[in-house]
Amino acid sequence: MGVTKTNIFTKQQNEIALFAKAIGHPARVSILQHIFKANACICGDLVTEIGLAQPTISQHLKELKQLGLIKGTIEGTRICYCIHKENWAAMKTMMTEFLNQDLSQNQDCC
Amino acid sequence: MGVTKTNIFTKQQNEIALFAKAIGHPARVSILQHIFKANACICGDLVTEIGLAQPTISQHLKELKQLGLIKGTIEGTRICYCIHKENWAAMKTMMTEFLNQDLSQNQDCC
DNA sequence: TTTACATATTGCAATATTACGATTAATAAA
DNA sequence: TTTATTAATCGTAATATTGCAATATGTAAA
Repeated sequence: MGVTKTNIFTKQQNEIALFAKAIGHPARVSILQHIFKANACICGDLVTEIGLAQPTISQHLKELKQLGLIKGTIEGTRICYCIHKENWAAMKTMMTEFLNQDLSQNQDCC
Repeated sequence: MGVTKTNIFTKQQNEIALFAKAIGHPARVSILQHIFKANACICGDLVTEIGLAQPTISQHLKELKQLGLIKGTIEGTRICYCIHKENWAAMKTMMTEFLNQDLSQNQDCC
């Protein structure tokens, strides 16, 4: 019915899924890459660089912020976004652990 | 309008997003973990173990298979699923590269 | 062949997501 | 204060996703 049954899964499974979902849209992948590349923080340049409308970018930024992957500070009329390093590192650890589940032990039965 | 504008993003950005989206649901996280853990391949045990209806599990398996992360072979009346090692490794490389974008160079401006 | 079992497919309801125009809010400059 | 600039929020339309009951399909056993 369109609603995920989070209660039947572990906290870890739900967290992995939430982080993955955040990266599960090319606009958010692009936003994160831009912020990483800029070294300094970006603001509404994203709208020009990516080519989506301002409300759309703003909405994607909000999602990333709510998940804690980025943070924003007001700088005059602009807002400066950057990676939330600690949270990014935590997410990376969690995802990497999931991606690195040992394959070598598994017999190829198919 | 509910439809992602894939054309304005790079192939790489779209692929990262597709892989992440596949992991972006706790049921699929759980399915993948079960298949990894089983060492041998599992089939409809997933329905019992996870607690979602059979058509729902079947649908999630289909998505994972279409993306190439798992493969299934017929074994009598059952179907045996296991990880598609090569594709999983390729996905892992792509995701890890994204997750490891260098943070150290970035000044914390926020 | 009939029966039983396992899985896929279909159809549908409920909800979530994506995108954007219009508007609002907040600050800076004139 | 007025105006310009920037970004958030609201409202809404289009589409996607999740979940399951009902059904179909395909194989094995009786």
